[in-house]
Amino acid sequence: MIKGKDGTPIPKVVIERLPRYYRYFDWLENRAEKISSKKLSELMGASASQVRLDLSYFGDFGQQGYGYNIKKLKAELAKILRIHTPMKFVIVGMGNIGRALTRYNAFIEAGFKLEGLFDVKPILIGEKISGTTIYKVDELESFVKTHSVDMAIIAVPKEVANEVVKTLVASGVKGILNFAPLDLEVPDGFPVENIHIIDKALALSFLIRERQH
Amino acid sequence: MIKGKDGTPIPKVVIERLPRYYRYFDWLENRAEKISSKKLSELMGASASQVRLDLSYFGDFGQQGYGYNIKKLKAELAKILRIHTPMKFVIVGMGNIGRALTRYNAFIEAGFKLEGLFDVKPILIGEKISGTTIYKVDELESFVKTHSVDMAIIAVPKEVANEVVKTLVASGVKGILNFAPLDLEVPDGFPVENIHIIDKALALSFLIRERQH
DNA sequence: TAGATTGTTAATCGATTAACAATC
DNA sequence: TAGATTGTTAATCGATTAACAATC
Repeated sequence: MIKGKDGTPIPKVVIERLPRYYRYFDWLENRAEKISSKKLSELMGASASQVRLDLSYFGDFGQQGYGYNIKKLKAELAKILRIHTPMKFVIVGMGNIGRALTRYNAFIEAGFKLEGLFDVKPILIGEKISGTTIYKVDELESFVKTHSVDMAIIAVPKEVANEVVKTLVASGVKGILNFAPLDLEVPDGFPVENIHIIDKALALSFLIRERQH
Repeated sequence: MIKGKDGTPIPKVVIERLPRYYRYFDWLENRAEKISSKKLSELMGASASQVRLDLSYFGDFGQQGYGYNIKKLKAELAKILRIHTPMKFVIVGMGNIGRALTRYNAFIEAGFKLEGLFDVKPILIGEKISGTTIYKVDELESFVKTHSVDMAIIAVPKEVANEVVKTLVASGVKGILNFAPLDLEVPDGFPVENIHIIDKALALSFLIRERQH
C-alpha cells in the first residue's frame, strides 16, 4: 500500500479524490489568494475534517489562522499528480472512443504525451490523427519498449482486451486506463483505472427509476 | 435514500456495483447454469458475503444448496437496471467525446435510445450522425419536453456546462451523465453520474509513480 | 493579543466480513 | 439423508467526523 508523509498508508479513496482537489484549486486560482478547509469543504460538499485529513497525508500545506495558500496548494497537487511531468501514453483501439481520446486536448493540458496509436485493421495503419500515427498492434510491444511508454489506454472490444493487456504487461507499460467493459487480467497490484461508461449509465438509470418511486 | 426488498436503505456503493454483477452474469450465461456466491466472489475478486448481501437487497434470488441460477439472475438484474426498457437520452455537445458517444453502440445494446444531439455551433446544426440529427441548443428545453427525454449526456466545455444543466433541469430531464470536468450544480438529490476521464488518468499517474518508489 | 484555523487523535458511523441457523 | 449454500445477524474493519491543543 502507498505511504504518505510519515509512512502512514494512504487510503485508495483519498488518492482518487486528489484530482478533484486539483480541479478546485485550479478554479480558485484567479479568484482568491487563500482558502480555509471550512470554506473549501462548503464549496466541495465535503467536511472540513476530510479536507484537512486528506491533504495532511501528503504534507503540511496549511497554516494556522490563515488556511491554505491557493497558488501553493495547486502547485503541490500538480507535483503530487505529476501534472506537467510528461507521462507518455499510447492508445490501443481506434474505434469511436479511441479516436475521440486521440483528439481530447485535456490529456495534453494535463501534461500527458501521446506517443502512438494502435489498431489491428490493416486499412487504418499509417493513418495520422491530429499528428499521431496509427501502427499495427503487432508492433505494440516493441514500440512501448523503444519509446519508454508509461501508460496505455485500452479502447478495444472486450473480446480482445486481455490479449492486448498481456502484450502491454510484457512490454513493461506501468499502468492502464481501461475503457473496455470488463475487468482486466493484470498481475497483482498492477495499476489499472477503469472507465466503465455503460456501468455509469446503468447506475444512473436505476437511480432515475427509484427516484420516481 | 433508496429502499430495497424490505425497506432497508440500499447503500450507494451497492447500487454502483450492480452493473458489474450484470456484466458477470452476462458473461456466465453461456458458460454454466448456476453459480454459488463463493465461486462468483472468486471470479469477481470480492467476498462471498458481499455478493450475497449485495444481491439480497433486491430480492431472494438464490437457493440453499444450489446457488444462483445464472439465466434468472441475469434477467433479474436486467429488470433492476432497466436494461431493455428504452431510456430516452440526448447528447449535448458535439465535440470529440459527444461525437464518439453518438456512435457508441454499447448504449443501444443496453437499451438506451438516442433521441437527439445538441450543439451551439450554427455550422453543425442539421448534420446527422449515424441517423441522429444535431439541433440548436436553444431548442433543448422544448425538445426534451416534447420527446419526454429521460436522461442527458453532457459533453460540453466546462465553462458552459452549468448553463446547460440549468436548461436541462428546467426541461424536466430526470438524470445527467456528465463528461465535463467539473461538479455540476443540480438540485438536491438530482441523479448525476460523473465520468471524469482526466481525474482517472491523474489518479493512475499517481499510482504509477508511487509503485516505482 | 485575540481570533482563526491548522494537523492530529479519539469517537462515530457505515461498510465489509464472519458466522450460523435455515433449508434445498 | 448428508452436503451445499443461502439470507441474515453479529463482529470487525476502515473511513469519516468531531474535538482540541498548538500556533500563526
